[in-house]
Amino acid sequence: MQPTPDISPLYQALKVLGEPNRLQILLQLGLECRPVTDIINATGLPQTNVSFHLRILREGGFVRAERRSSFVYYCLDDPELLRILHELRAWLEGRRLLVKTDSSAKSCVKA
Amino acid sequence: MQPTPDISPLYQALKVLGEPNRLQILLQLGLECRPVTDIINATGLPQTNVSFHLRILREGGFVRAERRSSFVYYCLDDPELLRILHELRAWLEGRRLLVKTDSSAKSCVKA
DNA sequence: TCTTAATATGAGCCGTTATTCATATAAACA
DNA sequence: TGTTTATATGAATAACGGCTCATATTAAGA
Repeated sequence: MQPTPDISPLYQALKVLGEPNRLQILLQLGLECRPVTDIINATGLPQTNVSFHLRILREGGFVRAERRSSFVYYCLDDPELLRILHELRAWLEGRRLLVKTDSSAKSCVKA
Repeated sequence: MQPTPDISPLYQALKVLGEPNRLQILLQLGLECRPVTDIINATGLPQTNVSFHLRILREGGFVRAERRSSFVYYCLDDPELLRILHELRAWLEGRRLLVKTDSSAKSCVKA
């Protein structure tokens, strides 16, 4: 078995990303900075809920906040994250197609 | 804001991976097929708990199970997953170092 | 300064999920 | 067949995490 050197940071990150509203906020944000109001409108989530998730994303280092007069703009902290997420998504999509057509996957468990 | 076409598969995957014991099992497994007993020993988790998480990993399509006489071997279903996880880990590690030294991150929230 | 708009925060409720216990199944072997 | 080993499963419980309510904070504008 592989020795596993400190999976904690990886796990923490996956936990933050593995929540539908947070993931939606992150992906909808894309590469642009947006005020919280925009995020509220785009997601349809209640203000207090958006604030809740933005905090978790912020503390996880995924987004950063910038106050501009009365608005607080949120931005992706590093576009690289989007790249990795899209890579994962592409991988999932690819194998979803496989599973549909390739029946060999089922025969994997043998008697 | 970005339109977000069906984040559900991505979210489901991240949710499965965002649990410490499952992540540990997956990473320790690495590229080799191992019987459940090995996984139990390697993780130190109770048998019934390992079985529980293996089921979730299996149903998520991350691992597959092969019975070989009295043992059931589990294997990563696609090594590509490891690559993506290591990429994410490397990214996290890289920015962790940044945050320690780069104080500009804090000044991002302005008055 | 009073009011309004934008955002954040703390507490409690509630649903989901991990864990555990007891037990079931399945294979090997005496 | 009876026993032991390997693994899975269902039910009950416990822990965690998301949601919401009420309220706080901050800035702008009248």
